[in-house]
Parts: sequence; C-alpha cells; structure tokens
Amino acid sequence: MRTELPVLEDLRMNLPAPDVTDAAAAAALLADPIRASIVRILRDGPVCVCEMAASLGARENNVSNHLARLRDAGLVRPVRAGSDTRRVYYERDEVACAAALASLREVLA
Amino acid sequence: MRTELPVLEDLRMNLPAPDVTDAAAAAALLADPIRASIVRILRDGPVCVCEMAASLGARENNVSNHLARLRDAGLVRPVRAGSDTRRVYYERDEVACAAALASLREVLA
DNA sequence: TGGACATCTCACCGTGGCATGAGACATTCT
DNA sequence: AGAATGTCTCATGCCACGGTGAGATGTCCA
Repeated sequence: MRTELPVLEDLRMNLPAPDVTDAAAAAALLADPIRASIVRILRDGPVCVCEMAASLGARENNVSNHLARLRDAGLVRPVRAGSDTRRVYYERDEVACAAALASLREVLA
Repeated sequence: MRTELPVLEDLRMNLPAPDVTDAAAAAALLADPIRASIVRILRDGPVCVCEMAASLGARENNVSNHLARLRDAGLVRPVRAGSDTRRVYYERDEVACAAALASLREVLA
C-alpha cells in the first residue's frame, strides 16, 4: 500500500524530522567489523578477551579498546568468573541489544 | 537459558570468526544521523530532495551527497515523477532495507 | 619472589568521512 | 531568451575514529 503522489504536488516543507539518535548511535557501534563480530560472537555465551582476539585475528589490545566502547554503551558487560581470574569473560546485555535492534527496526521498518 | 561456564575452563582459541561484512556495511550507512533520518522519512512514501533538506535543516547539497551513498548501496532509488521534473523524488527499496535489517538482526539476535 | 600472562588505559599517528563551496546541467517561469 | 529553481558532482579542509605501542595493574605458576 503505497501513497500515490498527488497530481499537482505541492512541496511539503515542514515534514517532521524523525528522532534517530538511538538508531544512529547503535549503528555507529556496529559499523566497525570488530565490534559487530564481538556482539555476534557473544550470542552463543560468554567469551574471554583472548579468545575473541584469537578468533578475529586482532590484538587483544585492540579488542579491549572496542570492548570498552561496547561496555560504555551498555551492550556488553564483564563477567569475572572462572578459575583463572586473570581472564575476563564478557557477556551481552540482552535487554540493551534488543533495544538497539528495536531502534534500528524503527528506521528500516 | 544461558550456557554455564565449565568448572575447569579451557581456552577455545579457534572459535569461528563470524562474517559480519553485510551487517557492518549496513550499520555504517545508518551511522550518520542524516542518512538514518532519510531512510526513516522514506518509510511514509516518496519525498523529494528539497523536502528532506528542509525537514532535516541540512543543505540540499549535503542531503544529495548522502543520498548518493544510500543509492550506491541500493537502499533507495530515484523516482522521476511529478509535474516539475526538476525535483527528484526518492523511494526506498524495501527488499534491500529488509535485507539490511536481517543482517543486523543476525548480529544483535 | 620473580616471571609469565591477561587485561586495561593512554598517547600518538594516519586514514577516512562529513560539511562546505563552487560549478555544471536540466527544467520551469516570466 | 534570460532568470530562477532543483539536483548532482567534485575539490577542499577539518575532525573523529581505528590501529599501534608503551606502560600499569593484577593474577597465576615455578
């Protein structure tokens, strides 16, 4: 069901500007392949930094930086667990991820 | 239902790296507020460049540049229609938008 | 206790992206 | 025909972002 163009169209110069701040922020986070991969990997359960770095072929250094971005945005959170407490496992915040997806769906319909 | 960490965890150094190229590309497009707004605006039907520019408070120049990015990605397409053929209306490619959303859903679950 | 390991943080640098301005082109109006 | 309008493209400048390296912290192992 598509809106047909009026026969004699008048310019609609005051269309409301949509609020896309949440969607744009979520998209900016996922725009980097490493961050997108991290979020995707964590779908299957907690993974520690060195495992992600090995899987992605990136330096743990770099992965840690991207994790900081995702952590600040609330998409992932550290889970200090395991016998070796040097390692830091990360898990997704499913509520935040669902909210991010919802904001993107609001744009892409 | 969350996967519990094993009591004695071993490092999984060969986790498969997910393919997130499509999702990252889609996210990069929506990462800019103007582009995200354009895609959102076009949900309600075709709109011409000057209308979008007015709605967003941006220069038509700038909007046209962002439209070129979206057009190259296949998310929108120009529709030369109307009595004044100077104006260019744009409409969304719903199939491409759905594909983009699907790739993002694949990441955010 | 010393060394290896895992992670985090910060500063630096190079690249890419966005906004801008100017110019070109087609179309409509007077 | 000439002016104004709507859009596109390209070149430029600036800024933010990602990758890297070094250093600090804390933990495990010999």
